[in-house]
Amino acid sequence: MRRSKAFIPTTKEVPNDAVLASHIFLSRAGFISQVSSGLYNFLPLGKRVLKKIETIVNDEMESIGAQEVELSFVTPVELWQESGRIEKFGKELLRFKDRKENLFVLGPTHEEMMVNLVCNRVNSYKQLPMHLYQIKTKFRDEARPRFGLMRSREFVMKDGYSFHSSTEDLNREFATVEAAYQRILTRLGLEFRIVEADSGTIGGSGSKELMVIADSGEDTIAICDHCQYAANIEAAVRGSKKDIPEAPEAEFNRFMTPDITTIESLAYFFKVDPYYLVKAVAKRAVYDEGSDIVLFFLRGSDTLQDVKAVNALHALELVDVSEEELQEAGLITGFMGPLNFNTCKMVLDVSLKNADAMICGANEKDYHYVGVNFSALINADFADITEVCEGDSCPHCDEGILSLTKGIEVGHIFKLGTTYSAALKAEFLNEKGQREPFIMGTYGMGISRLLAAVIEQHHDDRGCIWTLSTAPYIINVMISNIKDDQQMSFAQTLYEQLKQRGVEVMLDDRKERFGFKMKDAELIGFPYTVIVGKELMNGNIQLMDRATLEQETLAADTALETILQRIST
RNA sequence: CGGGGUGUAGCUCAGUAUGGUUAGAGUACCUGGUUUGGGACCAGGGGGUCGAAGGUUCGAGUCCUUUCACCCCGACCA
Repeated sequence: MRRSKAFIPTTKEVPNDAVLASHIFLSRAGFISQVSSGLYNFLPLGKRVLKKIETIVNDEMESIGAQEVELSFVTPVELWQESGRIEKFGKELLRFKDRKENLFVLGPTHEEMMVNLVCNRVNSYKQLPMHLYQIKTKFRDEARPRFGLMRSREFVMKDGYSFHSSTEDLNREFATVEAAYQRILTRLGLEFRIVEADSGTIGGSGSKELMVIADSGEDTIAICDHCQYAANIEAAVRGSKKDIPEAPEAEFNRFMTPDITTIESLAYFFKVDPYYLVKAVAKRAVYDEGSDIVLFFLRGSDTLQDVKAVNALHALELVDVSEEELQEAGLITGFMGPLNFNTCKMVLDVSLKNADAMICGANEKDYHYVGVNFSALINADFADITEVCEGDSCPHCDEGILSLTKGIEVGHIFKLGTTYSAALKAEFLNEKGQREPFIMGTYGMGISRLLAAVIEQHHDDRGCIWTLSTAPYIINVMISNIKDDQQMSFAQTLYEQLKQRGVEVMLDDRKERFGFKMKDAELIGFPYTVIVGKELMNGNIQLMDRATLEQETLAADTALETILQRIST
């Protein structure tokens, strides 16, 4: 491509609403442009990178025997009613009517559509397993789109669905897909971790997320420094606690604690470690029908993990409760405790099971109990509801220490089981001739988000740094001065030769000055820029490596071979 | 959905407290010239319903009302 003819509107100005490096540079370098909140155009460069990523994904999917399909973007609302997800997705589903007043939904993911496609077309266990996938635009009317391509409303996703006759076979496929996903991210040149994830209310026996490590990531993940354990903070658990602080000694007693309502002041008052205090967190749990105030009790040294808490209750969500609501419910804020408590539902963290020497609220203003032993509460609801912290021990090896880091969720794979096949009555005949719902897996990967993730990991203050596998063009041949006939003809020849060898090459033949074109090349981030300039008089050209910004002098007459060799490694 | 902010040239923004020539700058774009190894310079030029609607006024980018869009924090996010 000749740069003088290319539609690559680069700009020196930062778009006023861009925060993330990927958003800033992809906009400035002319890869994408924003249309509306969460809606983006892909310009020629952006489209080329998308295709590169898609090609790698297709390649790896084919290698594991998955078959590509393309399902309709517009989906009938009935399917969503049948699966029950019309309520679950709520306003995220963009609905509209056609001229006949029929309701449709823009597909946010395609479980229902895929099950519907396979249902009654795959009838026998002999046809299983089957794995179908597509790479397709999705639409979710996000409450708050942000960060450019990271969280947009319209986005490109690869979504795959596998159908099995046994759980063992699902497990096998799940592991196969996990390995393929690892190869994809490795080929894209990304540093990532596979983490255990919250399966959420979608159910299923397990799910894993693929996290690209980046400070700008929206997810927090816990990583063991000793073994392979890694988990989303929403699902992370911790091993046995080391260095337990010394327990305070006290007989069971009711103790006056005037106006002492916070963990800090209580710890100071009693001179005990917060580990031996009981913290109460009140939330309103929202269910399909109605909602309840629920009290969560945990150690004063811990914090409540919302997602774990939701799962413990099988609730839809938790919302904050105001001080007034608590008082109306008869709760004595600042002095709530699990002993002799039946004002509302309560859940205790597992670390409180049989805990001894504890201090907790007495459910009476200005009083706490000290020296409490929780063995009497053995029949209460216990669940793991605490959030792991930096420094907690690893639940797997119990030797390593967990550290927290940020990640970008670029993939999520699920063992779905029969959730959707049962709801949509998608069944096959097993070996005994009996009807059974398909056992399913579902595997998502955010293609447009990956594009942004590559830049989050590969950029500097000058712009993008594309890897060879993702670059829109590998080589940029820059002519320093187009009025110099020698430079012009040499560069054009080199450009044609590279093209003939199948190299994706850009020829910067614009009537601009040296500095302007260099800055532009650095912003776009071609892996290599060939500088055809002054040095040509001495029979030399230069090759700039975008990653290191180092310029290497090459002999002009052997430059073609040197360059070809350089990009083949 | 709750809280906050911003809408003026393709882009980045002045101008709005206190209403008053023909609404500005930089950048980008077009023409001509100079320049050609790190976003150059000179001269000329095109480009605007000041987000939209209504109102106050002799007069509104500026004041009032309504509304829309976008951004940020939070809630939410298979």
